[in-house]
Amino acid sequence: MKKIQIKKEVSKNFKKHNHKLCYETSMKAFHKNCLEKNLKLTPLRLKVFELLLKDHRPIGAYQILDMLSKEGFSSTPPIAYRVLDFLIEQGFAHKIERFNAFIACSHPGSKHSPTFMICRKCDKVAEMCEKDSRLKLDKKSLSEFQIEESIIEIIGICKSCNQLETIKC
Amino acid sequence: MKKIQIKKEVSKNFKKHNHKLCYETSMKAFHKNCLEKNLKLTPLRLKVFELLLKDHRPIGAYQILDMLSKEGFSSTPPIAYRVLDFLIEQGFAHKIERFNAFIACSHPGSKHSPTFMICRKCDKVAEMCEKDSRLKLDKKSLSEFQIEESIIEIIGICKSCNQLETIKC
DNA sequence: AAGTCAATGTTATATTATAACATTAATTTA
DNA sequence: TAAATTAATGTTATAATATAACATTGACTT
Ligand SMILES: [Zn+2]
Ligand SMILES: [Zn+2]
Ligand SMILES: [Zn+2]
Ligand SMILES: [Zn+2]
Repeated sequence: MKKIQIKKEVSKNFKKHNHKLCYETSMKAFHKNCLEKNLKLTPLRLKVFELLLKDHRPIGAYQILDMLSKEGFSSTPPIAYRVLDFLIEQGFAHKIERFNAFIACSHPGSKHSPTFMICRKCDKVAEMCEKDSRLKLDKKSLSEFQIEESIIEIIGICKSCNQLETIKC
Repeated sequence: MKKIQIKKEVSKNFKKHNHKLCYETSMKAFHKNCLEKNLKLTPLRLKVFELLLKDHRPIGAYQILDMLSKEGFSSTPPIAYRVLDFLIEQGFAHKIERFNAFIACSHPGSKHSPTFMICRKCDKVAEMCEKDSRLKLDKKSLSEFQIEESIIEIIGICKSCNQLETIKC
């Protein structure tokens, strides 16, 4: 089996890229992880994950419900929230608090607290791993607070949108 | 006029401290800033700020509405949200995205994006200034994304709650 | 085949937030 | 000062997000 090599650059999410490959890689990882952890990969779960993978933009629970309904799935709120809970719990998706919306994880397989870059022009989101984003607290704070989880969402403008703006002017 | 000296330690929010002084200092800063910036400090705005200052715990818009109603203010949702918008816009309050709740700012006077430590036991929140909390992004990311604002919320357990837990065991 | 449990389905309702327009109070201008 | 303007508050209605509680289904065990 040929090993697929993808460039692990976070900012690719904002640019034109081979999203089909991007999608397939994530989907494969999802299948693999479910298999390994003996998690049931039901049609509903698969469909929701598929929706989350569409285009690096977070989507709301009610958007998901709309799309589920169009595809013939049941679509009352708990349907979406339960699957989202499952995906988040298992490290396959994240909630973007800023937008009350959800996105597929870029490093699936275990619970973690990544940093998100959110472009306010194109609404795309990139997930950074620990290596690329570190929160440095002073010693005193560290000693006084036991960190369990962190929400880090950076809002700004991605390079693609920035360049478009520059060209326009 | 005697200058009041307060210890600028963020973690004080989690501990027993002279909250009366804490409260009065914030309230004074609020008055001073409104005066300087020529902002109208109306009874409603004052009351909401007062509520936000109560105990270092974020409160929801509908909690605020309840309290306003008890004090004889009008209390339909826009009343709360408008005042909160004003306070946030002017740098006197922040929204804690994790809880959809609001808290008085610890360094009032200008818009900023602080880091919050949120204790999941006692629900108290401490706001850290830039000096005590820095987000370090790698060069590549910095060059590809123009940061405008950040949401940083750390969830964990404060020292006070942690000690209580240890004693119990 | 009966029992168990996880997943999904369903109904109802809670919580958070905004849109749109009306009234009042403060400030500015004539 | 009276009229005009604007900022703040009041009001009604509704949108958007999320959960509680219970029913049904289907897979897996025993
Ligand atoms: Zn992609
Ligand atoms: Zn962009
Ligand atoms: Zn205090
Ligand atoms: Zn605590």
